[in-house]
Amino acid sequence: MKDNNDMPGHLARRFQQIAVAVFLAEVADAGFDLTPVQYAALATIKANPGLDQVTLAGLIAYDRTTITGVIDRLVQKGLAERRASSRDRRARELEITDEGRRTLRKITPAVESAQRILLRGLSTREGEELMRLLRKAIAAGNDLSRAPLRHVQA
Amino acid sequence: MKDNNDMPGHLARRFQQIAVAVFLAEVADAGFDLTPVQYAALATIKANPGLDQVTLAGLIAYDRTTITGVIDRLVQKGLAERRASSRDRRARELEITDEGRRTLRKITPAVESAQRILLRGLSTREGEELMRLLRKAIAAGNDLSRAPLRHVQA
DNA sequence: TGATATTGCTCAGTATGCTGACTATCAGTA
DNA sequence: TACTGATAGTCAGCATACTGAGCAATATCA
Repeated sequence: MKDNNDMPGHLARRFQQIAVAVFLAEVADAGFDLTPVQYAALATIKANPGLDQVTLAGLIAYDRTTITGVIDRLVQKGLAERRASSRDRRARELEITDEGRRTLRKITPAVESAQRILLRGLSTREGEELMRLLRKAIAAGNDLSRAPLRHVQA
Repeated sequence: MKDNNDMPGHLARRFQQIAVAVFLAEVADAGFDLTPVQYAALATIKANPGLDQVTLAGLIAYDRTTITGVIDRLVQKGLAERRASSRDRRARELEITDEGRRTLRKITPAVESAQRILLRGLSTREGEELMRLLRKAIAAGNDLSRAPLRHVQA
């Protein structure tokens, strides 16, 4: 019987569990109420104004059925807007609001702090090596999940 | 603006996302319907017969409020039993059933296969290094989540 | 012993994340 | 143009995870 600590799947779950807890704690300390998922979506909308939901999902590897609820909550908090697209009536164009921009700017230190805390047990070199190995393993397994990362082409 | 790929938190989320997808696919291929969480709980019950829910939660770092539902489903599938403890009437003693033992035995190859697939982009040495770094980062952050890992003392 | 604190478990509520199904729309082609 | 297939988004349903509250039972200590 293998120990849990020898199972990469178990380690993945634990690491992610701690990452979310650290993120929420740091952001709450800064006086905000935003989840890691909401943050990533908002930051990606800011960097790609007017993008549609499927493109957003591809950029951050979310399932398209999950995005719906995430955007709902960003809109409800007044951080983003969802508009019907003029070119494609199926699609919704997403925009960040001024309030969303302000929020992003203000919580950036907390987000960066969370990333540091997550790696606090490792040296700088080890932290970089961990990220390199994670990126490599993720790239090899990208297509194994229903929500793979998709780059925008052209 | 940092790229997502430079954020350990994002990498943690992606890695876990792929880990769950691979696990479910391998187990389904083997003809079973068991989640990673249910598997870990069942294996831990088998290794520690008669343990209570809080102890189980501590051994696999689940939140105690999450365990309730997980055990519900294991019991409903006939893989585990929940009995009132005689020593402490608040506690429930957990036992694996024969059916649970059979299931565990039969899906072990699928579970091991899933772990290999998860690391298939890495060399053996890299896979071991990734697990070492994850264990180290997790150990340093263990107490930052509501559901830390707890070892049984004595 | 009696008051207090702690512990084991459950529940309601919220937020991911997925499967599968469905509608509306668009694109390509016969 | 009519048909076919693909695409964007939503929804219902299920399974983690968590917060916070509450109940029952146990432990502790004045």
